[in-house]
Amino acid sequence: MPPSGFTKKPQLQSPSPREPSGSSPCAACTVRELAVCSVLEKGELERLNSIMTNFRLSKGENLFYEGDDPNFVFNITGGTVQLSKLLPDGRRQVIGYRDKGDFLGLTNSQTYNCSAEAITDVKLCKFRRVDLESIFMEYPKLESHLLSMTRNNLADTTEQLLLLGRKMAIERVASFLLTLSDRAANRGEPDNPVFVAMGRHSVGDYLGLTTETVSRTLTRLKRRNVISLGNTLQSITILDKDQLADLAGGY
Amino acid sequence: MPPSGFTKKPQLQSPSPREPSGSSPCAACTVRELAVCSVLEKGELERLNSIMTNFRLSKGENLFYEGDDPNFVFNITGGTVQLSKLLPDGRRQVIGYRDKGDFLGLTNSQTYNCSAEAITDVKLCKFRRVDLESIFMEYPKLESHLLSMTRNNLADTTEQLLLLGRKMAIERVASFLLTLSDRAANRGEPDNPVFVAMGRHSVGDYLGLTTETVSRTLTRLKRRNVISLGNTLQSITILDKDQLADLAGGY
DNA sequence: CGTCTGTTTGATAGCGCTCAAAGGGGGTGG
DNA sequence: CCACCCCCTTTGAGCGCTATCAAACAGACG
Repeated sequence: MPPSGFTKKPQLQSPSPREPSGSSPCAACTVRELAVCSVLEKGELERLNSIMTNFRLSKGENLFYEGDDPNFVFNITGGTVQLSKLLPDGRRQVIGYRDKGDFLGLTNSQTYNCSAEAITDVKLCKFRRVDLESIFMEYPKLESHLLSMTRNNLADTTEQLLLLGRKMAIERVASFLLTLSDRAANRGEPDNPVFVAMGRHSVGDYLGLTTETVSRTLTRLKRRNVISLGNTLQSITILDKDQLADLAGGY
Repeated sequence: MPPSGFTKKPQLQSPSPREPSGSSPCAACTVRELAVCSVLEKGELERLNSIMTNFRLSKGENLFYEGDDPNFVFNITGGTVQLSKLLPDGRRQVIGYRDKGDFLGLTNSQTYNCSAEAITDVKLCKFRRVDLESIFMEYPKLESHLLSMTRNNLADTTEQLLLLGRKMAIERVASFLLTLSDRAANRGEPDNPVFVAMGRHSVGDYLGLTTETVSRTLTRLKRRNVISLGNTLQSITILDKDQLADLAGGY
């Protein structure tokens, strides 16, 4: 059963309310199983901890912009970050979304190749890029795990190419809803109703559509009784998952 | 100067006609500087050599199909491979192209997530996946370099998202020609006229367009004197690179 | 020289965009 | 607590870009 256009990550086995045993943030981390640091052991975490700082971002704030010097890299410990690119005339393409456990900001080029914006309140670990790279030298298994995560990102992005290049509007929206639902389940959150953190405009920029087309398409799905729209606009209930999957393109 | 939608790889410094000094294929390899094995030293190459086999593919043959068991991974030493995905009804999206020096076939999932077809005659090194993974354990720098290459692939794919999601047909074709040109230069081959190995249909499936639209768009570019079409159909001369770059989206 | 395949050109239609306006929800100030 | 405002979303009308359908054209090969 191929999932709906996103690659499963290691799943949170339980709510796992890890007690803050030590004073170090890492010791109290609740998302480590999801993150790149899952491969490190106690002492090694201390080392990681020593080069890390924690901070928060409010909904709507930007973490970095396309073109900035890529001096810092990040680990999300809570919330959702939206990555996007711009054309000179302002047309925007949303590249993807990153959730807790995801890693962010490492690039081969001289600048970040996309912008990152918090679409919910977000909690992050922050590293100087050079510091993290030296840690990589010490613990190759970190880089090995990061490679695995990057391959997942690539697989997801590749699936999005198929969506943008070849799917109709209704197929795009159907795929999107299924992906959101699966991602929530993977984080151990309810997968139905689907929580749509981003606005219609962002959804459009993610799916290569306009706000209006997204809205119209959701209405069409509602009239077909495939979904129902909650009263918050951020809540969409999947009524007929099979039909939604058919529409999404055969999965 | 941001390149036209593809990430530069380490460049071939010279034609580098490496003499076949030993009997091992790796010792005679002419593309090692481009490839993941560039980080290995002499003795280590022997180790790599011991788990590798060389073979060739003719133009049009498939290396593997989406859904196959991903038991083998590959290194391209010559020619070009096209990666693509299919929807159940046959709509196709070309994911990208891989050239000599590129690495191919490693995935986290239980199957290859795209199909790979030789669009020229292709020379390859082939590894059993499990063998290569054990080599990775021995030489972490291999995995480190592979991560870097994967990040480049991700950056390129991300750029393609912008193209498919937000660019007009003429912008897509312009971007495509510039990318092809840059890629050829990177391989140490002539960048103008551009050699278009793939047919119009494949170009369409790469750019999210139909064959007809690709053809019409090339004609429009020709009438604007931005390009001229050679007599082989595979040869396109860039007459006005600046205008082409403008059309490609502001670069 | 004929056939086959891939490309170009042409005519038409449709999906999604653009422009425009109405609707709705949340926050703020009275 | 209500009224107003602002922003986001939804709905509507019309158009344009690209797809579709169809035919002419061209190059490769026998």
